This record gives sequence, C-alpha cells and structure tokens, in this order.
Amino acid sequence: MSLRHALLGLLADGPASGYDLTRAFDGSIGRYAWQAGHSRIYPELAKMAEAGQVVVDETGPRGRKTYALTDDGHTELRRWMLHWPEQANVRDETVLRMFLVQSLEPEDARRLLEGIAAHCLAEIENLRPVMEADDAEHRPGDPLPFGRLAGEYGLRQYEAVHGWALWSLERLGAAEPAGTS
Amino acid sequence: MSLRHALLGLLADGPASGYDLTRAFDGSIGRYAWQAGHSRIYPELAKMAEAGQVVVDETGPRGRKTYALTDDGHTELRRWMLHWPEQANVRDETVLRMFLVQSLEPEDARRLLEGIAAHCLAEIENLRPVMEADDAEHRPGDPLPFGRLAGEYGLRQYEAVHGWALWSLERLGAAEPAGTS
DNA sequence: CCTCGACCTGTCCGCGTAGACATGTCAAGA
DNA sequence: TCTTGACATGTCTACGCGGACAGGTCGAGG
Repeated sequence: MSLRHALLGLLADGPASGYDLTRAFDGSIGRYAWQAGHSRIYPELAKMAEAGQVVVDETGPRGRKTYALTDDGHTELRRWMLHWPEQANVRDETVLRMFLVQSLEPEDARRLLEGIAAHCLAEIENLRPVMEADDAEHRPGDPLPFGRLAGEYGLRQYEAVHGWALWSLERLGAAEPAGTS
Repeated sequence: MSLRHALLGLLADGPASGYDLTRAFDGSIGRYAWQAGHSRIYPELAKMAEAGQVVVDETGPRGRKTYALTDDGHTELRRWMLHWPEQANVRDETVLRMFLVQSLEPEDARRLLEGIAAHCLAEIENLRPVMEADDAEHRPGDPLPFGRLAGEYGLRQYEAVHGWALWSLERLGAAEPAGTS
C-alpha cells in the first residue's frame, strides 16, 4: 500500500487537507510516480488517523480538515524510505509500450519511435527553463525547493528516453532498411 | 486494462501458453513495465478468447494450451501501440521514493542516494555485458533479438538514475554540508 | 442580492490485482 | 519403483482503485 506512504511523504512537508493532497497528485507526482484520486485519499487518511500515523491538525471553513504527521507516521515513512524491497511495484503503460515496440511492423515502429523522440524533446524544452529559473534563484546554503530533485529526475528521464528512441531508430534502420531501398 | 495489451504484445512474438506468459512476466517486463501473476493471466486469456482476440492454437501434454493472436487481436494491439493517451497510467514505487527524498533528514537522504547510486552501478555492470554479447552476435540485416530494445532501455534508465543520484548528492551537500565542519 | 466557480468532504459500485488455495501431469534421477 | 520438481491450469477472497454520484460552503464579481 504505497498510497499511504505517498501521503505520509507529502504530509512531511507540512500539514495539508485531503483536498490539498488531491491537487498534489494532479502535479508531477501523479505524472511520474503515483496516481490517486480524492475517492481513495479521504478513506486512506481516515485509516491512517485510526492507525495513529496522522492527526487532524486544525479544522477550517467549509469543513476543511488539515492532517499532520504524528511521530508514528514519521517513523513509518522513514522505515519505508530506507527499506527497499528486492522487487518494487511497477506499472507503467509507457514503458510497456517500449517493451512491445518490436511487435510492430518496422514502419509502424519507426513512426512510433519518432513520435516518442519528438515528445521527449518537447517535454525537455518545457522542463529545462523551469529548472534553470529555480537554479538562478538558488543560493548555496538555501534548502532546495521541494520538487527540484523530482524535476531534475523528470528531465533526465526524458533525456534518457529520447536517447533510447534515437538509438532504437538507428538499430531498426540498420536491421531492416525501409525509407531507402 | 493494459494487462490485455501486454498479453497481446507478448503473443505477437509467437503462440504461447498461460504458463509461458506467466514466466515472461517474471523477467524484465515484470521488473520495468508491468507485473502480473498467473491468477490474472488465465482469466484474462479466457476473456480475450471470448472477445475473439486470441484463439487456442494447440493443446499439448498436461493440459497445455497455447494461444495465438487473431487478426482482431493484432489490430487491437496496433491500435493501442499507436494511440498514446494524454496521461498514461504510472505507478512506480521507486520513483515515488525519489520524489520523497526531501522528506528525509539530510543524513538519511544522503545515505539513501548513495545506496541508489551503488545499486544502479551494480545493475549497469550486470546489464552491459549481456547487451554487448547480444551486439557481438548481431549482424546488420538480422532482426534484433526480442528484448534488445528493452534491455537498452533498462541500461539507459539505470544510467540516468545513477547520474541523478550523484547530482542530487552534490546539490544536497551544497545546500546543507554535514560531512564537513 | 444573487449567481457562479472554486473549495471541500465524503460514499458507492464495478473492475483490476495479489496471494492463497486447489488439482493434476509428466520426466528424470535415485 | 518411487519421489521430487518443474510443468500446467484454474478458482477464491480481500483489498486497491477510478469514475460516478452526492452534498454542502464560502468569496468575488455582476
């Protein structure tokens, strides 16, 4: 149950409501790491409160309840972060498509890989300015902005996939020339 | 329902039994892309047969049934491969941990990142010889071995994460020196 | 004053999934 | 001949999860 640990990790940054957490999952964490809708988040927060890992910190207008980590919650988060299982849970549609590229006809595969490469380039050009702006504001000694490490991960991820797509195109071309002939 | 498409993709490589497919998921596809146990695979194959995407190709000893793709199955696979949704399903515990590194105390974060870097290095050194052996046997014009693209993906993936971990360590060190002073 | 849109919390249902349970066959080697 | 281990197929149950359903509050602007 990694949703619980995702929530613990997000709450470690400060108290938040179910609504806040739901919006957090709409951002990069939901795009690269783990998805969750509010319909899973509210019940899970309730269970975590029952288990003593979080407490209701304060109640605001519109029935807003912010949750805060307890010591138990902190301990559990740390335990989970430092204890890596042999085989982690992975379920990634994009990677699955990459594994199955070779099931396509060569022309289809080529078109697909070209699409992937172009998409990665576009994402890289979106991401890089944001990261560089972050860095420009950053002075040595400041804490890193939350998400800076994640952003860097995303950037390097796209660069790796881009390189892979180009390499694959080259190999495919070598194995079975089609555009030429 | 990506399990269905994973199965279609694997069957595109040739007929296989539920047992064969289960073992395929124990390999790299289950490690990087999508996991599935036999308890999901057998019912799904039955449903796919009902939907006309696969047929029982031949029956062997011990009740073995090999399934083969139909034209419908091929069409559906191709449709899924070429049609990329805006937001793909992702659920990756490892990436989640990376997103939450900053929730740890600096010393813990540093230890964790060092562990990640070391782990990546080890995997790279496992993978690279296998890929190079593949390449040595490969002559231009031969079809690529199934899994060669996937292996290259894994290799580049580990290299990217390795680079990210080193970069993060450096940034963390700059932001909050601990080993020194 | 009123309306609209963002805020905010929840439940319900059907399907996907993991792990345990159940059953039986065949081949190789002791 | 017997035992062991790989081969092989299935079901069952409890839980995770996404999308729809449901209801209510507050602030800003017309």
